[in-house]
Amino acid sequence: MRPQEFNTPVMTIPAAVAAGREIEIAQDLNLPGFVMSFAPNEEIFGEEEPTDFVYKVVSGAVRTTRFLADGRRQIDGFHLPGNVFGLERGEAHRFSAEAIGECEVALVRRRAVERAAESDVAVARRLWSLASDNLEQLQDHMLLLSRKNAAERVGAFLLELSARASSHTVELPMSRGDIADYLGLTLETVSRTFSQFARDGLIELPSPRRVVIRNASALTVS
Amino acid sequence: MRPQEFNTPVMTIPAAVAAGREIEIAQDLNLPGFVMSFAPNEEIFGEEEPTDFVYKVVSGAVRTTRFLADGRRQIDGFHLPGNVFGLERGEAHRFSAEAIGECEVALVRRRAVERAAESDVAVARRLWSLASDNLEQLQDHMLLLSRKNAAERVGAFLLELSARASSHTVELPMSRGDIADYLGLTLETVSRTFSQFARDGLIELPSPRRVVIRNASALTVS
DNA sequence: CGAGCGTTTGAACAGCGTCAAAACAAGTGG
DNA sequence: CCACTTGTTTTGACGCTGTTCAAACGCTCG
Repeated sequence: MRPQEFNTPVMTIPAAVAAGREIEIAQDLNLPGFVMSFAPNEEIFGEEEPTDFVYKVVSGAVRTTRFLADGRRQIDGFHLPGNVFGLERGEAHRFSAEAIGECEVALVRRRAVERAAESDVAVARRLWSLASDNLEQLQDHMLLLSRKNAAERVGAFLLELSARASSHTVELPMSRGDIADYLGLTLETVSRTFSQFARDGLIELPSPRRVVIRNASALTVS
Repeated sequence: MRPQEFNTPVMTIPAAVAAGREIEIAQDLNLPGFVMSFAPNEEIFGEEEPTDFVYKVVSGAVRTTRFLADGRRQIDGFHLPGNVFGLERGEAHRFSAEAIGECEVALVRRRAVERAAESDVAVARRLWSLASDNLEQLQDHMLLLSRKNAAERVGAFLLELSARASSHTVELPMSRGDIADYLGLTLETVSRTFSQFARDGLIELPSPRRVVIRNASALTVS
């Protein structure tokens, strides 16, 4: 969705929500922004598009993805309410972002963020902090992708979501295919691993999109 | 190698080289530091050790690594002369660093870097820049690890080294095992892929540690 | 109740890993 | 200069994990 297209009919922006307001991009960094709604699988921004905005999930869930030329897909990360995404230093996005289900996203102009960082050292350090946190997450994920087997990957994924939700019961907003592209597997392998975990009593699957973790330590590696 | 152990006999610090001097950590950021030499496979810093220093390769090559509990290893990155490594925001290193061959590394106190960033916005933004560049590299590497096959991984690796050396002839400081742990493969698969590339005329292998790239486009994916 | 999508399950296959041995390179001492 | 040692690389044979292809199942929502 390009900024120029904000007023196309497909956009559903409740007037009260879309009105300009302060968005907390980082701790102690509130900047003026606005909120937009997206339908399931709608693109929030595309690869190669200019990095005019920084985004923050208000409700729902977002995935950021990259593709190889032949269509192989990788999901870079899942973004839940409160998470910031799309903050890059280059002029063009290196990945695309899509709404997973119905969701609301807050937008802040990147220029506003950059200006704040230029005048305020504390802000600049917070941005470094943000990038570093992101970096550490990616490092953990790289270890998963390079050296863990299917069961370890799915286990780590469930524990990650459980930690982010601070709950043993996890609601999965994303499909098996999304999970597969996040973990570097196929959707069949993800599904089989879920089933196996359930048979082994490590989890319960009241429904395909709801998981209850019964034995967290058995899902852990390193 | 802990700072406390600087003067142990295993250290070989030529006096002239070890003397305090200015180190360029980032563009427009020179800070006082010193240079140390390391023997092949010697540890420069270990996981969990305090992040007291920031490092920059002067000569030779360095690998940064992470391990799973059972010993599975991942190489996070290879660092060549001019590259900065070990700059983390946390109090403890999240990975270890080892000299690949005989090498020299410049050290700068992390506190000095942090102080510079506190007083100078331009420095703080450079550090963000450094973290962002690092981030983009990792994102590319993640796509490689999650969705590319063995030939594509080895091809990308050779092209990466070729680009960093700005030459079609690449000198490999690291072993097949190191390459494997960087690419998420086994050393046998890496070796087989090298051999296959040579049979197909994509590369020449004058010696195991020297590669001449003959057909770069055939090694590329995406 | 039926259509459509997402999920699960099965069977066959293939790519990469594992295990093992041979080839090779570099250094050491006789 | 050669025999010997040690570590790295290459190659081979085989097996397993995860993929591919296909079909059945089960939600969810008209």
